[in-house]
Amino acid sequence: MLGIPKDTLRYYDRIGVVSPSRGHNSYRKYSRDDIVDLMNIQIMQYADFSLEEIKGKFQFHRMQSIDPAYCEEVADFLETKKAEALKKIAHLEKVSELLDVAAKTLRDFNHENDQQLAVFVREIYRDLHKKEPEITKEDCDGHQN
Amino acid sequence: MLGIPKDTLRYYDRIGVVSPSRGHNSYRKYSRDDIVDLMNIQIMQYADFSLEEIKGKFQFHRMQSIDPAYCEEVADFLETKKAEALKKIAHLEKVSELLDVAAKTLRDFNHENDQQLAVFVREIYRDLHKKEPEITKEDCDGHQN
DNA sequence: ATTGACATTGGAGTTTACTCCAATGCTAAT
DNA sequence: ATTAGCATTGGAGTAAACTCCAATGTCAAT
Repeated sequence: MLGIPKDTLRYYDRIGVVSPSRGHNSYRKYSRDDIVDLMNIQIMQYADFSLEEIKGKFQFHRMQSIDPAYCEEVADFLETKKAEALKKIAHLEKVSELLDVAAKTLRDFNHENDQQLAVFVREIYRDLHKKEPEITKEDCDGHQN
Repeated sequence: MLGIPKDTLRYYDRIGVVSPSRGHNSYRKYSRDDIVDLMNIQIMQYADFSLEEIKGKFQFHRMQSIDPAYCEEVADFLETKKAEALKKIAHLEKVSELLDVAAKTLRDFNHENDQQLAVFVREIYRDLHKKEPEITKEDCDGHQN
């Protein structure tokens, strides 16, 4: 119905994410609430939440009164997640540009492309180490032979 | 020097990504070329390449003549990768908006926020199943009890 | 010669979200 | 009553990129 494979449903039951009731036989019976939970899980997975996070921050349903403090907490969490998403976007945008320039350089090599590529690579190294690695000839020669 | 842990270097050696020469004792000796390889790996990992991909598409160094056909091939590969990056960006942008609206709705619940959230969720469902899941009351009741 | 601090190896463990398996149990139809 | 076709379970396997371990080897300094 939701396109979730049976083994996955059993797995969710095992780890306590969605544990449906059982019938007189021991078959799982998914209630309407269980199904809503599963749909919420699909949405949260789309939003890059791990099952751990989903299990943790997801005691809303089956909670009769809404605690404003809890709402705040979850809202904060969501905003942290959003900040992460924005950081990933920034990263991917650099990657996309890098790949673009690299492909151009491969297709027709010229000084301009090559220079641009070098600039990107240096920028990435800054990202990577949070400062230029300062690789001097000495560093290499020290371990040369 | 590059901030790569020793166990990782040994792992790279094992899987044949960067296999340095050995000294008279059996210690690994990283040549200047090896270090350049490692730097390229860092860049490619930044660009979301798997080690498999790195191992495969990375016979440039130690290749005396540049084969234009091979360049084309690699350039195509890079562009495929770029397209993937752009798709991921589009996804993350939706996620970011979703999280934003969800946080807003949690902080102060009102009809406008709620509606907007519902719209997003439906959109995501379309993405997820490539069509509306069409969950009718019957579907639920069929398995109810 | 002994110590300390490195190096080597094969092999096992980590993480996440499944995915598959074999042995067994239940149900409905012939 | 037998069979097909589901369900159940515990447990193992998968992917990727490490990460850690114990047993042993090597090296420089005391």
